[in-house]
Amino acid sequence: MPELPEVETFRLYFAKYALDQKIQQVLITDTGILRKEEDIQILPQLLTEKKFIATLRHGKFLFCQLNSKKWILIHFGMSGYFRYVDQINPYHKHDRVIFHFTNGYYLAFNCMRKFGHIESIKNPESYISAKKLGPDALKISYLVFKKQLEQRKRPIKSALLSQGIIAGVGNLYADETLFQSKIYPLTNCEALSDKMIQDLYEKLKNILSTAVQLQADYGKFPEHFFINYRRKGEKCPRCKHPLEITKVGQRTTYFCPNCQKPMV
DNA sequence: AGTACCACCTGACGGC
DNA sequence: TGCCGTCAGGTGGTAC
Repeated sequence: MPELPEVETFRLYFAKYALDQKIQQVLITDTGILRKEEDIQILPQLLTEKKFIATLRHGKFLFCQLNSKKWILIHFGMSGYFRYVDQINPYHKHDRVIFHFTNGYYLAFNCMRKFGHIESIKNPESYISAKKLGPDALKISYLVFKKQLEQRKRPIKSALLSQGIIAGVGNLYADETLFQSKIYPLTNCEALSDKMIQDLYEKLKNILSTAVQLQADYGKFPEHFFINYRRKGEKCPRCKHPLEITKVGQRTTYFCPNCQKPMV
Protein backbone atom coordinates (compact mmCIF):
# COMPACT_ATOMS: atom_id res chain seq x y z
CA MET A 1 0.00 0.00 0.00
CA PRO A 2 2.10 2.84 -1.24
CA GLU A 3 2.20 5.68 1.23
CA LEU A 4 5.14 8.04 1.74
CA PRO A 5 7.69 5.43 2.90
CA GLU A 6 6.81 3.03 0.08
CA VAL A 7 7.05 5.79 -2.52
CA GLU A 8 10.39 6.94 -1.11
CA THR A 9 11.59 3.34 -1.39
CA PHE A 10 10.39 3.21 -4.99
CA ARG A 11 12.16 6.51 -5.65
CA LEU A 12 15.46 5.10 -4.45
CA TYR A 13 14.91 1.96 -6.49
CA PHE A 14 14.21 4.06 -9.55
CA ALA A 15 17.27 6.21 -8.91
CA LYS A 16 19.47 3.15 -8.49
CA TYR A 17 18.39 1.39 -11.67
CA ALA A 18 16.90 3.93 -14.05
CA LEU A 19 18.96 7.11 -13.72
CA ASP A 20 21.46 7.77 -16.51
CA GLN A 21 20.25 4.81 -18.54
CA LYS A 22 19.42 5.58 -22.13
CA ILE A 23 15.83 4.73 -22.93
CA GLN A 24 15.50 2.73 -26.11
CA GLN A 25 11.75 2.57 -26.14
CA VAL A 26 8.66 2.74 -23.99
CA LEU A 27 5.90 0.18 -24.08
CA ILE A 28 2.48 1.17 -22.85
CA THR A 29 0.60 -2.08 -22.48
CA ASP A 30 -2.46 -0.60 -20.83
CA THR A 31 -3.55 2.94 -21.60
CA GLY A 32 -5.80 2.84 -18.54
CA ILE A 33 -2.73 3.88 -16.59
CA LEU A 34 -2.55 7.21 -18.39
CA ARG A 35 -4.39 10.27 -17.20
CA LYS A 36 -4.24 12.28 -20.37
CA GLU A 37 -5.16 10.70 -23.65
CA GLU A 38 -2.46 12.58 -25.53
CA ASP A 39 0.18 10.88 -23.39
CA ILE A 40 -0.24 7.80 -25.58
CA GLN A 41 1.81 9.73 -28.12
CA ILE A 42 3.58 12.22 -25.87
CA LEU A 43 5.22 9.78 -23.47
CA PRO A 44 7.05 7.75 -26.15
CA GLN A 45 8.19 10.96 -27.84
CA LEU A 46 9.28 12.43 -24.54
CA LEU A 47 11.22 9.38 -23.40
CA THR A 48 12.71 7.63 -26.41
CA GLU A 49 16.47 8.20 -26.71
CA LYS A 50 16.47 10.22 -23.48
CA LYS A 51 17.72 9.56 -19.98
CA PHE A 52 16.29 10.18 -16.56
CA ILE A 53 18.58 12.47 -14.62
CA ALA A 54 16.78 13.31 -11.38
CA THR A 55 13.99 12.23 -9.06
CA LEU A 56 11.86 14.08 -6.57
CA ARG A 57 9.16 12.87 -4.23
CA HIS A 58 6.38 14.91 -2.73
CA GLY A 59 3.96 13.01 -0.54
CA LYS A 60 2.95 9.94 -2.51
CA PHE A 61 3.94 11.43 -5.86
CA LEU A 62 7.16 10.60 -7.64
CA PHE A 63 8.54 13.03 -10.22
CA CYS A 64 11.23 12.01 -12.69
CA GLN A 65 13.22 14.47 -14.77
CA LEU A 66 14.72 13.77 -18.17
CA ASN A 67 17.89 15.18 -19.63
CA SER A 68 15.60 17.24 -21.87
CA LYS A 69 14.56 18.89 -18.59
CA LYS A 70 11.01 17.65 -19.03
CA TRP A 71 9.22 15.81 -16.26
CA ILE A 72 6.94 12.86 -15.83
CA LEU A 73 4.87 11.99 -12.81
CA ILE A 74 4.28 8.53 -11.38
CA HIS A 75 1.63 7.77 -8.80
CA PHE A 76 1.40 4.24 -7.42
CA GLY A 77 -2.24 4.14 -6.45
CA MET A 78 -2.56 1.30 -4.06
CA SER A 79 -0.91 -1.54 -5.91
CA GLY A 80 1.85 0.04 -7.98
CA TYR A 81 5.55 -0.86 -7.83
CA PHE A 82 8.63 -1.14 -10.06
CA ARG A 83 10.32 -4.23 -11.41
CA TYR A 84 13.79 -3.94 -12.89
CA VAL A 85 14.48 -7.06 -14.93
CA ASP A 86 16.79 -8.28 -17.64
CA GLN A 87 14.02 -9.63 -19.78
CA ILE A 88 10.41 -8.86 -20.15
CA ASN A 89 9.42 -12.49 -20.55
CA PRO A 90 7.81 -14.20 -18.88
CA TYR A 91 5.23 -11.52 -19.20
CA HIS A 92 4.01 -10.12 -15.94
CA LYS A 93 0.30 -9.71 -15.96
CA HIS A 94 0.08 -6.24 -14.50
CA ASP A 95 3.04 -4.49 -16.10
CA ARG A 96 1.36 -1.40 -17.52
CA VAL A 97 4.28 0.71 -18.73
CA ILE A 98 7.74 -0.66 -19.50
CA PHE A 99 10.88 1.40 -20.02
CA HIS A 100 13.33 -0.49 -22.19
CA PHE A 101 16.92 0.66 -21.65
CA THR A 102 19.77 0.29 -24.11
CA ASN A 103 21.67 -1.85 -21.58
CA GLY A 104 19.12 -4.59 -22.21
CA TYR A 105 17.28 -4.15 -18.93
CA TYR A 106 13.70 -3.11 -18.36
CA LEU A 107 11.97 -1.09 -15.70
CA ALA A 108 8.35 -2.09 -15.52
CA PHE A 109 5.64 -0.15 -13.74
CA ASN A 110 3.41 -2.89 -12.41
CA CYS A 111 0.02 -1.81 -11.18
CA MET A 112 -2.54 -4.50 -10.59
CA ARG A 113 -5.51 -2.36 -9.67
CA LYS A 114 -4.80 0.48 -12.09
CA PHE A 115 -5.31 3.13 -9.45
CA GLY A 116 -1.86 4.44 -10.23
CA HIS A 117 -0.95 6.58 -13.20
CA ILE A 118 1.86 8.04 -15.27
CA GLU A 119 1.61 11.47 -16.78
CA SER A 120 3.71 14.03 -18.60
CA ILE A 121 3.80 17.28 -16.64
CA LYS A 122 5.40 20.70 -16.87
CA ASN A 123 7.26 20.51 -13.59
CA PRO A 124 6.73 19.32 -10.00
CA GLU A 125 6.13 22.79 -8.57
CA SER A 126 3.24 23.62 -10.88
CA TYR A 127 1.75 20.16 -10.40
CA ILE A 128 1.95 20.36 -6.60
CA SER A 129 0.34 23.75 -6.61
CA ALA A 130 -2.35 22.84 -9.15
CA LYS A 131 -3.30 19.79 -7.11
CA LYS A 132 -3.19 21.86 -3.93
CA LEU A 133 -0.96 19.37 -2.15
CA GLY A 134 0.07 20.25 1.39
CA PRO A 135 3.67 20.14 2.64
CA ASP A 136 5.44 16.78 2.51
CA ALA A 137 4.99 14.87 5.75
CA LEU A 138 8.71 14.20 6.17
CA LYS A 139 9.83 17.75 5.45
CA ILE A 140 7.13 19.71 7.23
CA SER A 141 8.28 21.85 10.18
CA TYR A 142 6.55 21.71 13.53
CA LEU A 143 5.17 25.21 13.20
CA VAL A 144 3.64 24.55 9.80
CA PHE A 145 2.31 21.19 10.98
CA LYS A 146 0.64 22.92 13.90
CA LYS A 147 -0.75 25.64 11.69
CA GLN A 148 -2.15 23.08 9.24
CA LEU A 149 -4.09 21.26 11.95
CA GLU A 150 -5.15 24.07 14.24
CA GLN A 151 -8.68 25.37 14.00
CA ARG A 152 -9.84 22.66 11.66
CA LYS A 153 -13.29 21.35 12.33
CA ARG A 154 -12.75 17.76 11.34
CA PRO A 155 -11.51 14.54 12.91
CA ILE A 156 -7.74 14.33 13.26
CA LYS A 157 -7.63 11.12 11.28
CA SER A 158 -9.32 12.63 8.26
CA ALA A 159 -7.01 15.66 8.52
CA LEU A 160 -3.95 13.40 8.51
CA LEU A 161 -5.30 11.61 5.45
CA SER A 162 -6.03 14.79 3.56
CA GLN A 163 -3.23 15.28 1.05
CA GLY A 164 -4.05 18.97 0.90
CA ILE A 165 -3.18 19.40 4.57
CA ILE A 166 -0.15 17.10 4.78
CA ALA A 167 1.05 15.07 1.82
CA GLY A 168 2.11 11.46 2.18
CA VAL A 169 0.10 9.93 5.01
CA GLY A 170 -2.26 7.10 4.11
CA ASN A 171 -4.63 4.92 6.04
CA LEU A 172 -2.10 2.62 7.71
CA TYR A 173 0.37 5.25 8.84
CA ALA A 174 -2.48 7.47 10.04
CA ASP A 175 -3.67 4.66 12.32
CA GLU A 176 -0.09 4.02 13.43
CA THR A 177 0.47 7.67 14.30
CA LEU A 178 -2.76 8.01 16.25
CA PHE A 179 -2.10 4.79 18.15
CA GLN A 180 1.42 5.80 19.12
CA SER A 181 0.15 9.24 20.12
CA LYS A 182 -2.73 7.68 22.09
CA ILE A 183 -5.28 9.83 20.34
CA TYR A 184 -8.81 8.75 19.48
CA PRO A 185 -9.13 8.94 15.69
CA LEU A 186 -12.39 10.91 15.73
CA THR A 187 -10.99 13.64 17.97
CA ASN A 188 -11.69 16.99 16.40
CA CYS A 189 -8.56 18.94 15.46
CA GLU A 190 -9.92 21.94 17.34
CA ALA A 191 -9.85 19.95 20.55
CA LEU A 192 -6.18 18.95 20.32
CA SER A 193 -3.86 20.55 22.85
CA ASP A 194 -0.46 21.91 21.82
CA LYS A 195 1.11 19.00 23.62
CA MET A 196 -0.95 16.53 21.62
CA ILE A 197 -0.07 18.21 18.34
CA GLN A 198 3.58 18.16 19.29
CA ASP A 199 3.35 14.49 20.14
CA LEU A 200 1.60 13.74 16.85
CA TYR A 201 4.34 15.58 15.01
CA GLU A 202 7.13 13.71 16.72
CA LYS A 203 5.48 10.32 16.36
CA LEU A 204 4.61 10.89 12.71
CA LYS A 205 8.17 11.94 11.87
CA ASN A 206 9.63 9.03 13.77
CA ILE A 207 7.27 6.50 12.20
CA LEU A 208 7.83 7.72 8.65
CA SER A 209 11.60 7.96 8.95
CA THR A 210 11.79 4.53 10.58
CA ALA A 211 9.68 3.09 7.78
CA VAL A 212 11.86 4.76 5.14
CA GLN A 213 15.01 3.37 6.76
CA LEU A 214 13.47 -0.10 6.75
CA GLN A 215 12.44 0.33 3.13
CA ALA A 216 8.80 0.05 4.12
CA ASP A 217 9.27 -3.66 4.80
CA TYR A 218 6.57 -4.31 7.41
CA GLY A 219 8.23 -7.54 8.46
CA LYS A 220 11.19 -5.52 9.78
CA PHE A 221 9.19 -2.90 11.65
CA PRO A 222 9.74 -2.62 15.40
CA GLU A 223 7.70 -5.17 17.26
CA HIS A 224 5.66 -2.56 19.10
CA PHE A 225 4.48 -0.88 15.89
CA PHE A 226 0.71 -0.93 15.56
CA ILE A 227 0.91 -2.10 11.97
CA ASN A 228 1.91 -5.54 13.21
CA TYR A 229 -1.39 -5.78 15.07
CA ARG A 230 -3.70 -4.03 12.67
CA ARG A 231 -5.85 -7.10 12.07
CA LYS A 232 -9.32 -8.22 12.94
CA GLY A 233 -9.49 -9.91 16.35
CA GLU A 234 -6.05 -8.65 17.42
CA LYS A 235 -5.21 -7.25 20.85
CA CYS A 236 -3.50 -3.96 21.71
CA PRO A 237 0.28 -4.49 21.93
CA ARG A 238 0.38 -2.09 24.88
CA CYS A 239 -2.56 -3.07 27.09
CA LYS A 240 -3.93 -6.25 25.48
CA HIS A 241 -7.39 -4.78 25.17
CA PRO A 242 -9.12 -6.06 21.99
CA LEU A 243 -8.74 -3.59 19.14
CA GLU A 244 -11.79 -1.98 17.63
CA ILE A 245 -12.63 -1.27 14.03
CA THR A 246 -14.61 1.76 12.97
CA LYS A 247 -14.92 4.09 9.99
CA VAL A 248 -13.59 7.63 9.82
CA GLY A 249 -14.44 9.48 6.65
CA GLN A 250 -15.36 6.19 4.99
CA ARG A 251 -11.97 4.70 5.80
CA THR A 252 -11.46 1.59 7.89
CA THR A 253 -9.88 2.60 11.18
CA TYR A 254 -8.27 0.37 13.80
CA PHE A 255 -7.63 1.66 17.30
CA CYS A 256 -7.36 0.59 20.92
CA PRO A 257 -10.43 1.82 22.81
CA ASN A 258 -8.48 1.65 26.06
CA CYS A 259 -5.38 3.60 24.97
CA GLN A 260 -7.13 5.97 22.57
CA LYS A 261 -10.08 7.38 24.46
CA PRO A 262 -12.33 10.21 23.31
CA MET A 263 -11.71 13.49 25.13
CA VAL A 264 -14.41 14.42 27.59
C1' DA B 1 -14.63 24.18 4.88
C1' DG B 2 -16.32 19.92 5.54
C1' DT B 3 -18.93 15.54 4.51
C1' DA B 4 -21.13 11.83 1.99
C1' DC B 5 -21.22 8.96 -1.74
C1' DC B 6 -19.85 6.92 -5.94
C1' DA B 7 -16.41 5.51 -9.27
C1' DC B 8 -12.18 3.43 -10.77
C1' DC B 9 -9.99 -2.08 -10.57
C1' DT B 10 -8.54 -6.59 -9.13
C1' DG B 11 -7.88 -10.38 -6.15
C1' DA B 12 -8.63 -12.44 -1.69
C1' DC B 13 -11.75 -14.22 1.44
C1' DG B 14 -16.03 -15.82 3.70
C1' DG B 15 -20.51 -17.84 3.30
C1' DC B 16 -23.53 -20.91 1.31
C1' DT C 1 -16.76 -27.29 -6.43
C1' DG C 2 -18.26 -22.78 -7.58
C1' DC C 3 -20.78 -18.69 -7.35
C1' DC C 4 -21.57 -14.31 -5.17
C1' DG C 5 -21.09 -10.59 -2.23
C1' DT C 6 -17.86 -7.75 0.32
C1' DC C 7 -13.77 -5.64 1.27
C1' DA C 8 -9.22 -3.16 0.77
C1' DG C 9 -6.52 0.69 -0.86
C1' DG C 10 -5.72 6.31 -2.95
C1' DT C 11 -7.72 9.75 -5.40
C1' DG C 12 -11.22 12.50 -7.97
C1' DG C 13 -15.62 14.20 -8.96
C1' DT C 14 -20.15 15.77 -7.65
C1' DA C 15 -23.68 17.20 -4.74
C1' DC C 16 -25.07 19.11 -0.43
